[in-house]
Amino acid sequence: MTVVRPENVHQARLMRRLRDDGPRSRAELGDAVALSRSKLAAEIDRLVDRGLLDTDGYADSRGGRRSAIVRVGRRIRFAGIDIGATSVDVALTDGELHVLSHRAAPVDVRDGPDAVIARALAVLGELRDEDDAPLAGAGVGVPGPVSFADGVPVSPPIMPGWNRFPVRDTFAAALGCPVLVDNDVNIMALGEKHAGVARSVDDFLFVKIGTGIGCGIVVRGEVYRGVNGCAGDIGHMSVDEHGPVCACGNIGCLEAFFGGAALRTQALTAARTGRSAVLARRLAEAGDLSAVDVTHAASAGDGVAVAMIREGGQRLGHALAGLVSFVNPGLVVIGGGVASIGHALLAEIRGAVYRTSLPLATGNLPITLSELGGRAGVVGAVRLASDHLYRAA
Amino acid sequence: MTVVRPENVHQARLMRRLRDDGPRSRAELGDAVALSRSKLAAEIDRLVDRGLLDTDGYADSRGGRRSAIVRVGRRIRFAGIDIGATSVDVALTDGELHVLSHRAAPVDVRDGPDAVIARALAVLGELRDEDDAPLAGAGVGVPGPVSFADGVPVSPPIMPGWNRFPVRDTFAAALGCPVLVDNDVNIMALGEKHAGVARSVDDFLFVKIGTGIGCGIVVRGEVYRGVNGCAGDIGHMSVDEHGPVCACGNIGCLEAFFGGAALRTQALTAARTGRSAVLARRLAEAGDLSAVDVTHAASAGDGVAVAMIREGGQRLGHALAGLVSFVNPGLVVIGGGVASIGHALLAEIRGAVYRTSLPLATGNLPITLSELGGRAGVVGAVRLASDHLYRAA
DNA sequence: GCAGTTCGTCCACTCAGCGTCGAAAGTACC
DNA sequence: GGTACTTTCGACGCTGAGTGGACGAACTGC
Repeated sequence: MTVVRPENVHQARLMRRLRDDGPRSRAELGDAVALSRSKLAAEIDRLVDRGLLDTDGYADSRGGRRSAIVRVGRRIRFAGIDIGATSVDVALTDGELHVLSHRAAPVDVRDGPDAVIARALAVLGELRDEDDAPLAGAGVGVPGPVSFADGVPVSPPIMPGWNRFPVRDTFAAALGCPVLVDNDVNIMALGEKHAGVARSVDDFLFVKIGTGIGCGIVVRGEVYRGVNGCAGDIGHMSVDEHGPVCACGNIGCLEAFFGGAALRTQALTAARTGRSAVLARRLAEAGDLSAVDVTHAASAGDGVAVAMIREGGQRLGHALAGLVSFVNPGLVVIGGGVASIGHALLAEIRGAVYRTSLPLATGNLPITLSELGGRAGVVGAVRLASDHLYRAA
Repeated sequence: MTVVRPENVHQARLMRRLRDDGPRSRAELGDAVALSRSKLAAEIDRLVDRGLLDTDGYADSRGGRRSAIVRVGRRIRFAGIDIGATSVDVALTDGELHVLSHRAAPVDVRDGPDAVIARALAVLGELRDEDDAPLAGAGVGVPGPVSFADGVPVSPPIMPGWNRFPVRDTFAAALGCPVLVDNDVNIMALGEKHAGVARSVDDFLFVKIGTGIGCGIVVRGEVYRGVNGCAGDIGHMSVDEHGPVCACGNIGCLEAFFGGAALRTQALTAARTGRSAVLARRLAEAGDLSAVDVTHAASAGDGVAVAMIREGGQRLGHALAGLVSFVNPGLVVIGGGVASIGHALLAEIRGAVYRTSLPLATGNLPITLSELGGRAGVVGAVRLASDHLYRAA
């Protein structure tokens, strides 16, 4: 596994700039970075020699001789793997992180790491069959706390058998390239930072509402992971001390009110007690209910479903209001599966946050839906991998 | 105002190292930093020439020729000014941030910036009368949100007349040196990071319980201020949606339950209704009550006072539990005036946090009292100033 | 076709930083 | 007290990275 990396910080900066801005002429690059022409030329030559950059024709003249265009190496590939509770998303991108192919496959994390990783590798193998370029790096997201330095999950509540399983090393051995492993919420946040709504924001919160509820924290442009890698775990914040008992043993956890699992439970109750005719019908048809059914029922005007989303949005908004006062972020992004409920949910969250948070903190605070949706995870994963590669060795 | 600063990053590193570690021999410095002897000697010489370093005799021999000791310039002075709601603390330190003199004076921030700043400058003037060295920098803490870049308070709730008042520029003009202004909680956190319990911790929370309640957030060794400078404002997080109405208009704010103002109100009620004989007696003597009286009453075994502290500690602990899960810090420090209640309060907070937070986040999480106590603010302020000075120009 | 502009390479020059050498200043042992 | 060894530190020559100017190549506009 010989990895070709930039040799110094200048080369690394050039790589990152070309990744984020796309192909540029040497002259434009020279305008943007503070390097003498000779030095810039020397570094670019070295990067081209090592296969990290390619030339790509000539730019339009700016009044004189045309300048040669350089771009990130054409044969650089990154893999993004987003392991969720019930599915795995795999994407293959070029060196500029454009998604070349993307495929999702159903899995159950409870089947254990061997089965899930084998499945992910198989899907990635299918994508790579159409492409002979070698992998330069891969990013992996898993639905639980991760020790980022070790590349292993630590005490993940919904992933039996994964505790301290060498996820990074297993992928690295199979792929023959550097692999980075992070929490799925963190990589989604990174995805939105790279190519979504948070592109130009350095401090923001990404709230994922899926089976559970989590929060990615981006501070000074970088994901903050906490000392044990479990920062952002807001699913078990207590939002009502008189609330229901949560699976974690505490009382009134956010996840006991909202999130995929809670919505499903509430929907089943509403269907069985007959309070919601729409949900009861759906249950009879499908034999089970999920958060998506609640979404559909709400769209269809079912009062019970609408109330569930309202109540959940308010609870979440209430918790978020405290966090907004605490973090004073420049943006809050709502993503994850349940976020597809969309604007009805957003309205509730906004209402609660704007009403309750400190005016100074909310004065200029956008609260928006994820722009990348289901792609946020894999995009963040490849960004993680490329940040690692495009760094001085 | 010609400021002498390190010329490059190497000089800046040497200054910070000598500030934090105290005087060192050139040889020891050479072992610690990765510079060739010639370069190290050249940089040290230049720093001595510019008055930033002084020589200070010779170290004990390590087997051969004795090495010359260098230390931070003897004539470097920093001023730390911690403006509180009811008093101002001023300290004068040397270049290693050792407190040379420290004085507190009663003020009322509501008297407005002109009066308070004049008072602070007068006290600092007294301290400087005994010392003819020029000021190299000053740090100022104010009890409210601050735009750090501008050096002005922004919408401070308890400081009428201070909004966007040019605090930094006023001090800088009067003192003739660079001045940095920050929130008082942030500088206390910085103080604990520099010379208190958080010395070796990079990610921690500092909770100040004074008239109000605030939290300093230190991330990757640096104070995090948020996009508007109001990060850490936890006083108005809602901890009980059925609680009392707070002065801010919301319901069940933390400050409505705990903190100096809330304790005073509760103590007055307890005294007047006769529920607490101890507090009633104290009220009759002094004509008023404060949080300190509650502390004394609790120490004297007054049941009502003990219950107040218990309840408050539990409320605060409950809120902190959520933040601990969210931030996953390496340490939580409790400071500020009410913290003098000490271990009784600490026990309640610990109980709530350890019971409610995520086990992974609390597994190795110390929760301790501030080590510097009343000095945390001024120490943090001078640290802020010195971080600014000991940086490459 | 020519003047003017822009781009890229070549090259001489500068200078920061490194390693070596030797003197200075110690210690340890006889 | 003398000798051998160790450590520190300034001086000095060397190296190599980087700079900036010069020049040729490539292009536009008149």
